Amino acid sequence: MSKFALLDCNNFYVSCERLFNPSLNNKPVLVLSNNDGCIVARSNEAKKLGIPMGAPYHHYRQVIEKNNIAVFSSNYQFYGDMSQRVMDSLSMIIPNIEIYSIDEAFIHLDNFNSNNLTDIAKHIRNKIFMWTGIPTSIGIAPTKTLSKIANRIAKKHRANGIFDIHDSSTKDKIISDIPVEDIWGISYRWGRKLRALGISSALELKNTDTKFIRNNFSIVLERIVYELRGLSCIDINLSTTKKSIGSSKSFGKLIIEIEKIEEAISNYAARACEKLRTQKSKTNGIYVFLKTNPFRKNEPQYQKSATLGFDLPTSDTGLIIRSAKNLIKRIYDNRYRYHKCGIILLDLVPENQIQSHLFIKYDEYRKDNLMKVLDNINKSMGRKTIFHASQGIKYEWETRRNKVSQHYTTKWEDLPKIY
DNA sequence: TCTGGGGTCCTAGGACCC
DNA sequence: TCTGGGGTCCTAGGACCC
Repeated sequence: MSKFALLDCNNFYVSCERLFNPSLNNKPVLVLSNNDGCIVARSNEAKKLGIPMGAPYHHYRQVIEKNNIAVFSSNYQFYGDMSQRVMDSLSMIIPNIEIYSIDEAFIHLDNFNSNNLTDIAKHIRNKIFMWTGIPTSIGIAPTKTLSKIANRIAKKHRANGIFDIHDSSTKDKIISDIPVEDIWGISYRWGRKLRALGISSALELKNTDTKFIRNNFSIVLERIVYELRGLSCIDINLSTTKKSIGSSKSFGKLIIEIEKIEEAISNYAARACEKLRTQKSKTNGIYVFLKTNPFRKNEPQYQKSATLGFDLPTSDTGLIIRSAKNLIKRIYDNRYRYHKCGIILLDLVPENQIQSHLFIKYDEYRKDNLMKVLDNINKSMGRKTIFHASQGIKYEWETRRNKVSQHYTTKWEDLPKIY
C-alpha cells in the first residue's frame, strides 16, 4: 500500500501577516486577492463571523467594519518568500516532496515504516514551526485524494494538527460525512450531476461502479473512485518545471485606449519572460487574450484571444513583447471598455536542449546574453530597474492594492526594526 | 465603485497521412 | 454503378485545483 502525506499551511496568508504583526493574533483577519477583489484567506476568527472563502470584498464591507476585522491586500512577494522557506524546511527533512501550491506539499512516505508515520509528521510540523513560525496540518493516507480528506480532519478536529487515515478502522464512517463536492477534483458542476444521480457523499461515490462513472463522466472521476478505495492512481510529481507560464491582471479601472492596453501587455509579457528564464526554459509560442468585465451586465461584452508560434524557441523579452503587441492589435476592437488582458507562454522546453533551425540564422546567443544582463541588474538593484520602453511609466491601468503590508523579508527598507 | 491569478489534465474533432 | 479505413498529431475548449 502506498503512503502519502499532505502538508498544508493553516490560513497561510493570514499566518504570514501575523508573523511580523503579532497584535493580529486571536483577532479576525482577512487577506484579499489582487485588485482587492475577493477574500482569499481568513483567520479562524473571521471564519466564525461567517465570511465565506472567495467572496467579493465589497459584499462584506459592512460586516468587516462592524466587527473591526483587519484587512490586507495580497503581498505575493512576501508570501512567496515565506512559502519557499516552508518548502525548503520540509525538503531538508524529507526530499521526496511535490510542491502542489503556495501553501501545500504532498510528501512521499513509501520508504518509511507505517508504525511511526504520525511521529514523522509531528517532527515535520514542529521543525517547520520552529524554523519559519508558520503553523501547519498534516494528513496521512494511502492515496493523495484520501490525504486531502485526512488533512481536513487534522485541521478541523485534531488538536495536534495530524490525522492518519491508515489508522482508522472507521474510514467509511469518516468519508460518509464528506460531501461529494468537497472531494479533491470534484467541484460544483460534477457535484451537481453526481447528486442528481443520487451520489452525495464520498462514501457513496467510493461504492459506485467504476464503469458507470467512466461512461457518465471521464477517466478523471474514475480515478477518484479508485483513490477513495485506497488504490493510488495519482502519483507524486517531483518535477518543478512548469509546462506553461502566464501573466495577467485586471486593470484598476476600465480601459478603452489601445496604447494603454499595449503598455499593460508589455509589462505582463516582460514578467512572464522573467519567470521563464528563472526556470531556464524557452517558449515555442504565446497565447494573448483581452476581455471586458463579465460582471458588468449592462456593458457590452467582448472577449477574444490569439496565438502565435515561433520559428525557434525563445526567451527574448523584446521579441515576445513585440509579438504580444501585434496579437493585441489583431484582437482589439475600439467599441468596448476593457477589464483584463494577459499572456501565456506555451510549449516550454529546457533552454539547453534547443535544436538550431536549418533555414534561420541562430543568433539567440546574443539575445540570451542580453537577457542575462537585464535579469542580473534587476535582481540585484530591484525589479524594473531596467525595462523595455513599451512597458511605459504611467500605469493608468494598474491594479488596486490599497491595504498592502510591508515586504518584511524581501526589501531592505521594509525589514522589521527592533528598538 | 468595487468580483484574482496562475496552473494542470483530458477530450472531441479536424487535418493529414498512407 | 460502385469512391476507404485506420492511424497520428494538433488545437480549442472545458473541467478541475489553490
